[in-house]
Amino acid sequence: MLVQKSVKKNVKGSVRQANYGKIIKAAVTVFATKGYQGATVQEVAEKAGLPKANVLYYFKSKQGIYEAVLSDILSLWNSSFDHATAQDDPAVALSRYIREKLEISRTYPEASKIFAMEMIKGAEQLSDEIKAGMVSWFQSRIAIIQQWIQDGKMANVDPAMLMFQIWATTQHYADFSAQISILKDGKMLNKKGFQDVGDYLCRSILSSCGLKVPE
Amino acid sequence: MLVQKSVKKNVKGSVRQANYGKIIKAAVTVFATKGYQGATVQEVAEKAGLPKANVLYYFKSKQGIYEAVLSDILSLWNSSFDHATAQDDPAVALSRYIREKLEISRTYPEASKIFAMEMIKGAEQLSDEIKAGMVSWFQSRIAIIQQWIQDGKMANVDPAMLMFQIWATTQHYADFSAQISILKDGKMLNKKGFQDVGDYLCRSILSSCGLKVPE
DNA sequence: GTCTATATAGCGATAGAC
DNA sequence: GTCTATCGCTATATAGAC
Repeated sequence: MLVQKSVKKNVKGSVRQANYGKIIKAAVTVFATKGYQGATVQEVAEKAGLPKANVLYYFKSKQGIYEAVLSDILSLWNSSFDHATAQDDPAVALSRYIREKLEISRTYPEASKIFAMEMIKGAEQLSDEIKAGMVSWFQSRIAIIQQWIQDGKMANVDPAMLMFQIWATTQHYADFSAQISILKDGKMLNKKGFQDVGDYLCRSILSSCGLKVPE
Repeated sequence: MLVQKSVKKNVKGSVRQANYGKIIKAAVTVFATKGYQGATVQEVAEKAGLPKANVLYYFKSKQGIYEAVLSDILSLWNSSFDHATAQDDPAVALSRYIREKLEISRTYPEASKIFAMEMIKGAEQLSDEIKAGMVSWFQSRIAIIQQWIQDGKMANVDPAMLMFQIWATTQHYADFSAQISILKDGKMLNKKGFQDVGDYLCRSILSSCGLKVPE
């Protein structure tokens, strides 16, 4: 969990840090289950164990809390695929990425949900800085996949469609967990269930790239 | 667009029907872009071209409008897969279903978004009746896929994972259109773009089922 | 059936005592 | 730095004139 640094170097610095953390953690849960408009500062405060006014003392507005939550989430989403290169084996790099994305869906489903809702509503509260970061990351990953294709390491698939396919299928297990639970008679997917999904998705996605799942 | 029947058989029935339709249509747009809590009856009324009080005269509460929108959406989501049987060719049935789901994402992205948000937030506003309908539909489709597998018509893949994969990948193009637009430099996917996605997804999903895309 | 005017409640945000 | 009390606003919902 990313915790913003205190500007003042007083003895209460640790209190500030702890409160920041508590507020962010509470806010993630509330925003994920209620959405931005449905969330209330009061509920965040209760979950964090602080009076509402204190929450608005640390973050001066509800919008401020939300923005802090969004950047906190981003810090969780680093993956091995960030450092993939054209020299890597696409089968290894892609299957690792699929499994990592799925693991994030399992361990931080709320983060995935908040981002999903932000996108669904049109990403209007997403800062230009974050958007620019997404674009440059995406373009560099696309370039690597294109190089793999040129080098004959994998089949000629549209790299953007491949990325969207990976995101859609892995995030689905976080975002639509309620639907999965309904359809599976209330049973949530456990760790073993996610392992099976990972095996399935790797086989499926890699096979359409003309690749075999490593080992 | 499903339009609820007037209970009274008066001469104004057509006015009532027209207003119902206008309100639902407006509400779909507002709920999709703002979420349930973010939507206001005022905005729905403005989009529908009616005074706010009239909207609350037809539907007695905001919740009532929302429920009407949800059931209206469901009526849009009938597909050829509803009537697929164990006698059908899985390659034909699945590829048709994928293309239909994708076409719905293209033509009714707002409906997909409203449902996605409802699921993300935990489906707490979804009626038990709707949930039960989803479960029975799902189980019957799973049974058909299992029969196809038993009959050796397709590879042994988990039918539930296959369904989730189809939903995730097709709905992604509606729900995450803002993200796609950001990453593709503001360019929205046109009809041709969706055609390409359909080709890609059919190839990919069918190949992991050991099937070939028909003709 | 339709619309204006309003009751009521809950929100984000702040002022000011401690 | 912390908390109580409250302001000002906006939302849903309704009462009642037409």
